[in-house]
Amino acid sequence: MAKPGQRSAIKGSKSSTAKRDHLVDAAFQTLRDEGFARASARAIASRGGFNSALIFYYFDSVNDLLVEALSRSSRAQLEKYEDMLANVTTLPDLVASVQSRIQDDMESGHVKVLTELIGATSSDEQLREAVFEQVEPWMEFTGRSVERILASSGLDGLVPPAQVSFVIVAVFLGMELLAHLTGDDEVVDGLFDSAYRLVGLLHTALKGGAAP
Amino acid sequence: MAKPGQRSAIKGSKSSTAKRDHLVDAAFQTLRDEGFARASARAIASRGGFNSALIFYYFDSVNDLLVEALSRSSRAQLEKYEDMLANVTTLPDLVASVQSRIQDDMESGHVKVLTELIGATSSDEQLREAVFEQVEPWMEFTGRSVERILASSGLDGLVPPAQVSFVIVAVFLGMELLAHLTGDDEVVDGLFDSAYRLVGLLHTALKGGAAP
Amino acid sequence: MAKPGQRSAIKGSKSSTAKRDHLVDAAFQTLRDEGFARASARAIASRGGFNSALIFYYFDSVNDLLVEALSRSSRAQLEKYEDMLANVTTLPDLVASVQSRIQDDMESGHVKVLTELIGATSSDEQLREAVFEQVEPWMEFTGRSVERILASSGLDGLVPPAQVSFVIVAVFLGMELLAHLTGDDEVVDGLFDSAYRLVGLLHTALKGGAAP
Amino acid sequence: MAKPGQRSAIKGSKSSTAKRDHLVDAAFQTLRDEGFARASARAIASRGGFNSALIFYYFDSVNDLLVEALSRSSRAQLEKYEDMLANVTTLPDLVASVQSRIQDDMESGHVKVLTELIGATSSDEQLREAVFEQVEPWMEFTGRSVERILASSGLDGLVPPAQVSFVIVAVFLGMELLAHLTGDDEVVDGLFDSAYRLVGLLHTALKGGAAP
DNA sequence: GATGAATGAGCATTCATTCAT
DNA sequence: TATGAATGAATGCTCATTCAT
Repeated sequence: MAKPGQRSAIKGSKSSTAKRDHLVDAAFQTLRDEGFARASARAIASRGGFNSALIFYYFDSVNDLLVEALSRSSRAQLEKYEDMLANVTTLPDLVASVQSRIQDDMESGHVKVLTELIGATSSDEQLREAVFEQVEPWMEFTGRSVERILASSGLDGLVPPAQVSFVIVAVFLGMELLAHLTGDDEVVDGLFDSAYRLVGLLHTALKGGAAP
Repeated sequence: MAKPGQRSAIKGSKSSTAKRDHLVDAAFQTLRDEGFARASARAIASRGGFNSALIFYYFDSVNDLLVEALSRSSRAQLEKYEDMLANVTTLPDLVASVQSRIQDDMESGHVKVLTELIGATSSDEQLREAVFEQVEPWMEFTGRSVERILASSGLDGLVPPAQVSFVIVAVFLGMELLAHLTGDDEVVDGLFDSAYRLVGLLHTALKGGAAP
Repeated sequence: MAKPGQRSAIKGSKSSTAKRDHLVDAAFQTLRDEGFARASARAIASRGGFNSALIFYYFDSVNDLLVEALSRSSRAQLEKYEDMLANVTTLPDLVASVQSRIQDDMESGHVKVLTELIGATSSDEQLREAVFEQVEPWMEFTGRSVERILASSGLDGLVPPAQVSFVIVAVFLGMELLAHLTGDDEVVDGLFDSAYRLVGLLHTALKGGAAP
Repeated sequence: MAKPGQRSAIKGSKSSTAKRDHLVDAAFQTLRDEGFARASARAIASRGGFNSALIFYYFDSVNDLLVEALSRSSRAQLEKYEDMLANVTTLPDLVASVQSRIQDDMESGHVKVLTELIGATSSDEQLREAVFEQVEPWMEFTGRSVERILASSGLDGLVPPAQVSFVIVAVFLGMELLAHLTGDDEVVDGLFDSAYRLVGLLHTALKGGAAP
C-alpha cells in the first residue's frame, strides 16, 4: 500500500530488507567513492545494477537514500565504539582504544560519507537537519565518554564536556577532510602514536602530582 | 584566444582587475552563502549583476573562478595571521592572538568557502589539486609557527610540528563544518576561552616545573 | 489470461463486481477531484486503498478504468433523465425538470468527469472513440426529447433536432468547463431561472397566438 | 541580465521577438494538433526545430509558454471580433457577423487551444488562474456586445447580460469540444444557418409586435 | 484475487559552456 | 569587453505496465 521505506528512510525498516539493503549499499559506496556531487540516482543504480526508478520505489528521494546510507553506517560504527569504550577509564587506554577502532572506521568510509553529506548541507536545509540527527548521537556519546574519563582521571571541571566533544568530533571530520585533500592516508595513524605518548606523559604527571 | 584569465585563474593576474575582481567577489559570496552546489554560473552572475558568459571570458571554467575566489581570500587571511603571529612566542599569547583573529576570519566566510570547495574535491580530481595548493601555505605557516612557539616554550621534540599543524588545520575545518551543521555560532568562541585557560595552566606548570 | 474485465471495460461485467466497483469508484472520484492528468494508477489506488497493480488485473489499462468510471456514471445519470422527461411535453416543464435534475447531475461530478475525459481525447485516438461512445446515447436521448417537445409545442420544423441536441449537449459541457474555470458554482442555477422565465414568455406567446 | 520573457510570459514582451515568436508558434501548433498531454517541451522543440532547453531560456516553464501561446492567439482573435461587431446593432446582423468570423476562429485553432488549456486547469491551480485571465476579456467583450444589441433590439431587461455572455462563451467551448469528439467539422456552420433563420423570425416578430 | 517488486520511457528543469556579435 | 542566444548532457522524479508469487 505504502512505499516500504516511506517514512523509515532515516530510521530504517524491516520490510523487503534484502533488496533495500542492496540499494543502501550501492548508495554508500557511490557516496564514498565518487562524492556527493556524483552520487546521482543513475550513478547509484548503475553501481548496484538496478534500475534507478527503484530508488524512488523504496525511498522518497535520492537524498533520503543517501541519508539512510549514512544512518546505517553511523549506527553500526557507533555501536562498535560504544562496545570498545564501555570499560575504558584512563586517557591512555582511551587513545589506544580509539586508535585501534579508527582504522576500521575510516576504512569503512563512514567518516568520508559523513563529510560528503555535511558538505552538501549548506545548499539544502532539509538535508542539514537529517544529517544533524545522525551526528547528534555521536556528540552525546562522546560527551558521556569524555565526562566519565575526565572524572576518573581527576581532570573533571577543567573544561565543559560539551566543548570537548565538539572539538573531538570536529577533529575527526577535519582529519578526514584533510587526509583526502592531501592524499595522505597514514598521517592519522602517526597522530595517534604521538597522542598516546603525550597522554602517557600527562597521565603519569597527574598520578605523580597527586601522590606525594 | 589570449583570454586574460586563461592560465592565471589560480595564480591571479593584473589585467582589467576591476571587473575581474567583481566576478571573484560575486563568486565568493555565492559560495559562502549558498554552497558549492548552488554556486552555478547563473547564480554567481545574477548576484554580481553581470552576464554569466562573462565568467568564461575571464576564467576557463566556473571552478576556476571558484578557486580564484578561495585563493584571494586565502592570501588575504593568511597575511593577517602572519602579521599577528610574527612576534608571538608563548602558548597563551598564541591562543589569545588566534582567538582575536578567528572572529574576523570566520565572519569573512573564508573557512566556509574553503570547506565548501574541499567538500567538492572528491568528485573532481582537478579541483582537488587546485584546492590543495591553497591549503599548503597554511600548513607550512602553521608548521613554522608551531615549531617556533613550541621551541620557545621548551616543548620542542615532544611532537613533530607537521603533525601538530595537520591537527590544527583539521580542527579549523572541522569546527567550521560542525558549527554550520549544528547552527551554533558561538561554540568556537567559548572553545577559545577554555583553551586559553588550559594553556595558561600548562604554561605556569612548565615555568614552575623549570624554576625550582 | 481470462481477466474478468478484459473486454468488458466499457460494457461492464458481472464477475467479482464488489471489488471491481470499488476500483471504479476510486477512479471516478480521482478523475472528478484531481483531473485527468493526476488520475494516475497510483493516485487512484491510493484513494481506494488497494494496490495499483490491481487496476491491471481488472482492466487493460488505466484509461479503460477511467472510461468505465465515466460509463457507469453516464448510464446512471441518463436513466434518471429518461425517467424524469418521460412525460414532459411543454418547454416550461422541460426547463423546470432539467433544472431539478442538473443540480444532482453536477454535484455527482458526472459532467466534470466527462469534460476531463473529453479534454484528454485529443492526445489519444483510442480514448476519443471510447468517450464518444459514452456521449452518443446522450445525443440520441436529447434528440428524441427535443423532437417530441418541439412537436407538441407546435415548433417542429423550425430547427433540425440533431442541431438542437448538439447545442444542448455543448452547452452542458461548456457550462461545466466555465463554471470550474471561473470558480462560480451558482451561475448555472441562475441561468435556469432565466431560462424558465424566457421559455414561459415564449410558451404563452405561442398559445396566445394560436388561441384567438 | 534577466531572462527575456521572465515576467512577461503572460503579458508578452518585445525583446528578441523573432525567435521567441517561433517558440510560441511551435507551442500553439503542438497544443492544437497534439493536445495538452503531448505538448511537452521536447515535442514543442522538435516541432519548432530548436533545442528544448531554449524554452526555459525564454520562459520560466512549459506552462508559461503554453499560456503565452493562448494569450497571443486570444488577443489576435478578440481584436478581430471587436472590429467586426463594432457597428452591429441587430440580432440578425450579429449572427451573420459571428458566423463569418467563427470559421477563421476555429480554423486558427484558437478555441481548440483554449479548451485544451481549460481541460488542464483542474490539475493545476496556477494554470487555472492564468487561463482564467485569458478568458475574462472575452466574457467582458461578450457582455458589452450583448448589452448593446439587446438594448437596440428592445430586449433589454429580459435577461442579465452576464448570464447571456456566460452561456455564449460556454456554447463556443462546448461546441469545440463536441465537434472534435464527434469528428464533425461542419455542424457548427449548419448551426449558424439555423440560428440566423430563428433570429430573423424573432426580429420581424419584435418589429411587427411593436408596430401595430 | 491480490500484491510487492521492478523497469523503460518519458518529463520538466538546470547546468556549464560556446559562439556570433 | 560584454552579452544574448543556443545547446547537449545530466538530474530527480513519475508513470503505466509487467511479472512472479
